[in-house]
Amino acid sequence: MLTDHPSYTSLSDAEKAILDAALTEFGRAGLPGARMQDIADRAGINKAMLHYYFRSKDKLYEEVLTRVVESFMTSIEAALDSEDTFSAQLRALLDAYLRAHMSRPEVVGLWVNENLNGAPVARRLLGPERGARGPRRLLCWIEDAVREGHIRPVDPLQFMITFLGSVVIYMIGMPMFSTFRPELARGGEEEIRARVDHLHTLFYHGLKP
Amino acid sequence: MLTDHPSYTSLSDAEKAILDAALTEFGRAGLPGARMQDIADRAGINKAMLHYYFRSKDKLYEEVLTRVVESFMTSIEAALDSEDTFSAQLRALLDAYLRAHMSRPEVVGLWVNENLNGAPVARRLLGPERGARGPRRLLCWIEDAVREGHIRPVDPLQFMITFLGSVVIYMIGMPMFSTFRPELARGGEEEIRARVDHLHTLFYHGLKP
DNA sequence: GTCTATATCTCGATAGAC
DNA sequence: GTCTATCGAGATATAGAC
Repeated sequence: MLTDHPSYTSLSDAEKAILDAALTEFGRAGLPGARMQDIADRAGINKAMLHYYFRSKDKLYEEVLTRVVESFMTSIEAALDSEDTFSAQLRALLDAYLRAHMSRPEVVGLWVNENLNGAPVARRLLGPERGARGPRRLLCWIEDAVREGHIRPVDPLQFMITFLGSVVIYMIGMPMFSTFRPELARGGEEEIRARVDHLHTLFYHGLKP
Repeated sequence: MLTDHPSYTSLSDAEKAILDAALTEFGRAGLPGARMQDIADRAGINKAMLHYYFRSKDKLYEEVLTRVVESFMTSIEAALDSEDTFSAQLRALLDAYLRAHMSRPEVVGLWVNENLNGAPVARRLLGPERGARGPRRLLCWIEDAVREGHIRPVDPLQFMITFLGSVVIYMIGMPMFSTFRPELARGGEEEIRARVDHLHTLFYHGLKP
């Protein structure tokens, strides 16, 4: 997740540990709720070192978010490039996206909290200036599929929103969904496959020409 | 939203104003991020009055959440009871659910933040003891539609999750989605209808027998 | 680079006058 | 019921020794 960033290997061990711990804590509690002491404890270092390496809480937050956004965009591109039919690409996207989130549920929390605050940082990172690589790539993918007749005419943005929501909700709402079926929270191979299959079938038939 | 609760009319004006302001602030920032001072300012009363009426921040939070959960369950039942074909009920649910959230986006924030913290309060409110009226009613509705052959065999819980996510994401991600199409954030009649139509068509074809 | 000690600030909560 | 003033906990951030 964080390791995807180009500069990751050039970081010191302390910096890596801090970024990792910060992702966990910011994802859990958001920017205001997270505590520097908790991040330091989780990273196994002294609280003062956080400020030594990353000046302030805000700077640290921005650094974490930047890397997560970068990773998100890379994984979308990888999934799309790995297959060549619409159906297979759809499955690859669902699978990659869901697995990434299951292995690091805090990423969803980070994204959600950022949006609830109006997404000031994410908007800057994904803004038109920077091209919004990942999302735009998704939109083009849907547009192309419509143009080439692989799926029925559909508003690409509407479907992209639905697609993202159907995966993201699985992580967000888990504490409540698992009251209906506790196995879901395990997040094992069986559960992931069931979720991917369900979404793939639903969307595939829902988009058929 | 808050007015649905049976006891609402028996509250004083101050209490109503506090609950309303608290919903906004808790939805924006979550339980830890919200500030009692901000809630007081928004309600137009003194900070000390918050504690006079609702003892503590936690108590106030629980009171707000209780009312929102209650309202959610009532609106689901109303939508299902208002129509009698699966297709019409699906549309009524999408419409009611989306409109409720558009008029009060903070409700989504409240629910999301609660879940990111493991949903301790919501789990108690929706737990098996209390019957989880709303969600269970949704699950039964899908089960029945399968049994009666109106839709293909589908895991009711999986579809319920997808359904909720496809609506909720629209509010959560709006700060980012509106960078691609600013009109979306207006939330006018046109945008709501477009979203409902998109989801209705997608799910209707995705679930056809 | 690392850690202790501490300054500074903000927030939830309460006391007590009216 | 309402408001001012304030306490005390806990947070970010920094100073300064090593």
